[in-house]
Amino acid sequence: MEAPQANRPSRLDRIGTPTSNQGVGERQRERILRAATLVFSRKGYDGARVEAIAQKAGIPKGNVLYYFKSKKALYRIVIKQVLSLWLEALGNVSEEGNPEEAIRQYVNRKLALSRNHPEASRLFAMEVISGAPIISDHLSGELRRWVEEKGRIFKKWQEAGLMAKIDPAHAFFMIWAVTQTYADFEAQIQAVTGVKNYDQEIYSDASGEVVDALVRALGLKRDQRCSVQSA
Amino acid sequence: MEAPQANRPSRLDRIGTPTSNQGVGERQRERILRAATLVFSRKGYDGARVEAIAQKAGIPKGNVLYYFKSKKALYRIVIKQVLSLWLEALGNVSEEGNPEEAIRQYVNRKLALSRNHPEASRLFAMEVISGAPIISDHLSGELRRWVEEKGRIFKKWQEAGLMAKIDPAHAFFMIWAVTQTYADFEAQIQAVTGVKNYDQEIYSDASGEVVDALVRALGLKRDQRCSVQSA
DNA sequence: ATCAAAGTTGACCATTCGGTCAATTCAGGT
DNA sequence: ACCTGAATTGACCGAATGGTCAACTTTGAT
Repeated sequence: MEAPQANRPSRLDRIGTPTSNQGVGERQRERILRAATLVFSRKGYDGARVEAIAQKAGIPKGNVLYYFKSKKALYRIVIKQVLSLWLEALGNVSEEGNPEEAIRQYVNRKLALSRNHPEASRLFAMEVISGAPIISDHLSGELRRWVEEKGRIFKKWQEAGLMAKIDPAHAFFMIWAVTQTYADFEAQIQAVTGVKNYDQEIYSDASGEVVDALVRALGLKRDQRCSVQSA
Repeated sequence: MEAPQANRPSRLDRIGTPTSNQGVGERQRERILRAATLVFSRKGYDGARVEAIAQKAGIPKGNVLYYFKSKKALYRIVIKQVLSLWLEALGNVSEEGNPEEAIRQYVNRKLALSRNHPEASRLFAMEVISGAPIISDHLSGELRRWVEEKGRIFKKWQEAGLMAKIDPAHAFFMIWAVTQTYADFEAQIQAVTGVKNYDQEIYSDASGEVVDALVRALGLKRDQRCSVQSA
């Protein structure tokens, strides 16, 4: 609802102001946001303590509440930041050209997101599992439209016999599920595989075999070209 | 760790006791467990209020703490109950015979679990996302062994050319991810598809198209038989 | 040097929540 | 009728936590 940071002076507000303390606040604000994302993603909203966030940011609790007027406000900002990241990664699914390559790229982009921002992925997951109280509007708005739009591309591919006949929405659910699982269920995957350095080992496996598997799942075929690339 | 309900008199303890109030407690205990599963699955451990659980069970808060010595103890029991459900559903992946049919059955069983016990699925997911503090032993124990065992079956299928060459563990991660997504991310899927009666519409779609897609993903083939069954 | 606004900090307050407890009711056995 | 232990209930307590506040420091402009 409210603008991300409507209640605190931002650097822009301060331009031309007789005096100021520079952009110190901006850096602090970002420190706090990073810390908050981490804590929220592990403990959930209620489990996260402002004190814990402050500690992880290396500042006293009072200072956190100086930059964000309440825990709830902080949470809202964090979750919207995460949501943008998620929506951003939706990217293009390049309109035309090689369907297989397009999806391959898309899946790899989602995998990269899980790898580089696992906390964001987990926090997003928690929100949705809890019923998406904050972001449901975005899901039934932006995201829904995006899926409809890209769904039309899928339909075309399907009619051209380049893709298996799956409801496009479910195709996306499948892709999202698989790619996110490597971030969200890290604890499980770690426990089952017993790998030491999760980040490297798991994701290199995934971006190999799993991407191929998803391509098969969607029955994707190349359009004109024929270069052999996967085993 | 501790036995599920070691600290409260169970019906067994009371057998032969001079007096008793019958199995009233057992029913209450189950009411509470059901209510607790629901609340925990939506709010997480910290977000769940004992009061809320009590209310959903239709009894005063004090009574909940009479049956379970603490919120944490209640949570432990609930989560282990959920874990059994999850492990139970692992089932057999019928040792030999038709690989395709075996996986088809397995996937359908997992889908049914998501459909019939979405709260359980969500609670499990939350636990894992939080780092599986309580069930990690089971994951690296029972579950890991199960995956190793069933993985050997997959290897055989792969050597016989009946299954694509995917690390068996990742094959499972994929199946679990896809089947659980319909319970865990219900809010998202609901928002994107806009369906009214989620339960019926979504799962009938899923058990059709998505099962097929997973079969393709794993490159499963029938062994001897040849009956055409999927479009 | 002085000033003002921004930023920092720890003490403090009010509320909420898990958990305890004593009083009471309920049910079956004798 | 009486007794006994289980079950129920609401009042209550202490700890923890989100949030406020007033005192203090820092920083840049003049």
